[in-house]
Amino acid sequence: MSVRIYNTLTRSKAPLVPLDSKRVRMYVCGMTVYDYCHLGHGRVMVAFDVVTRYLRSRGFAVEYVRNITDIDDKIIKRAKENGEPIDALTARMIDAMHEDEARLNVLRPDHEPRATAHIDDIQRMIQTLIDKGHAYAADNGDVYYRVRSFAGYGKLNNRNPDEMRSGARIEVGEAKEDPLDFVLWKAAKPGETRWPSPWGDGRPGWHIECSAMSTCCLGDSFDIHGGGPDLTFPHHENEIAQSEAATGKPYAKIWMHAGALRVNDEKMSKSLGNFFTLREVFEHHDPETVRYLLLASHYRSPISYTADSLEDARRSLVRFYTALEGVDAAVGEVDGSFAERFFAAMDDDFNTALALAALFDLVRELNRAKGEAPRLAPALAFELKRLAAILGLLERAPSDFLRGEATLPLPAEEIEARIDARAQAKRSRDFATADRIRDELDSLGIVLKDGREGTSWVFDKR
RNA sequence: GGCUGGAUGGCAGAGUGGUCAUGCAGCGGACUGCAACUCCGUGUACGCCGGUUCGAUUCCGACUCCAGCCUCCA
Repeated sequence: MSVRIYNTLTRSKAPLVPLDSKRVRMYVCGMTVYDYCHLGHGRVMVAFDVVTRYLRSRGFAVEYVRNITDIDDKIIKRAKENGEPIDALTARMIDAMHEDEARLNVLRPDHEPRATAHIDDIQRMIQTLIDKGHAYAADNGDVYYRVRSFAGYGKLNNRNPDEMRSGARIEVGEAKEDPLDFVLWKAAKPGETRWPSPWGDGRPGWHIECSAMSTCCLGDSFDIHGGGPDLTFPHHENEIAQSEAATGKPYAKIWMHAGALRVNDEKMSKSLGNFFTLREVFEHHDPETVRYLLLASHYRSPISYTADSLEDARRSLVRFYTALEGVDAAVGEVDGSFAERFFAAMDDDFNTALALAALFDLVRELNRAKGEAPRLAPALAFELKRLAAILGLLERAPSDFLRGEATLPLPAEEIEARIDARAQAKRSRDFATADRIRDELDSLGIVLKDGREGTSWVFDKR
């Protein structure tokens, strides 16, 4: 069995065969750091986090690079609005991003190159493109990429430059030879952050930074290039044009794109203003619930974000953690069919939804064992945790998810005291009192569960 | 207009040419003092119309509707 991945470039799935034996080099377009990350960013972070974790679990040595765009028009604009230096704004947003991804249990990429730290590499690539006739410096100080000079332009999006002209929505820049050309180097306006260059003071265009940073971190050719759904055109198309024209070699072998996150059937995006930042969502929902929600659908299909979908996700995790509670996971003999199904699902283009279905069946088996064959339970719990960890799930103590984090309406000791009082009442067969206590706690969101070894509780807000 | 992709049971969401997705919710049963948790059982679901086939939700074609990209956006 091999890992099969859907490639946007070929519109089909193919087995992953790394260019360099078991080493997988992956580049993902990261954030432009002028604002907090929203759920859509979270989706991309989680999707490629799972790709990384899974491939590592399958024995690949993954080298994961995700860039940070720390200079661009929006950053300049926002910094000006805030009246703060660009460095301060980007530093703040990068810290926030790292905080957000940590809460989502996303592992940090191996490298996070920043555009401003790679100006030399960017300029070098631009110069190469000019030397090879793929780019030209215009009178206004901008440098443009000559789109028609690259025969393969449009191959990622199945588009042909001649038809794009009639598409009409292309911005015509005065200085461009052709409306399709895009900027590699932007001349600085008075007062703007600038770097000196052979073509005049300015800053890099957006597309060129990814070409330069991916190449310098991973080489001219590498295995996987990923990003959000809205980057296929023009960003990724332009990256291919730049890199392949500059190096003369094939750029990324596999292109992976996450699906859109929607709100009310519209894409969640900053330009539509309908986005939820991760930190806003975390105020009301456990981050693991958000991660679960993202993994409950296939990474390429659209997800509609609603309050109900998060509630669904939460309940699913309650089921998982409830099963794990009270069992000391330990290695042991287990029915291998669960892992088999899990890996088969993940091998098929990271089908996390199907993989989770196998885990739910494992949960049922575990719950059954807890009642009927307690000696089998620790191994089943271990297996569940082992597989879930590949998805970055169920890595906490069950009590932490079921009773922690959220602000409890009562101190835990008080809850325990009331449970004791109820036990007392039950022993004296005063069920009226016992039920009253239970109902009171229930109205506060504390749900009691009577088990063989006493009463436990779960905080179930709502 | 061009290019992608999608339409699955009450909701979410996988998948398959002919026995099961899975989760939540519902219903019946077991457990329980009653519940909750858990377990067992339970659903004539595959947009519409044709075609291929012994058989299609699954393959092919048309149609309708929806979304994404074509402009900064993950």
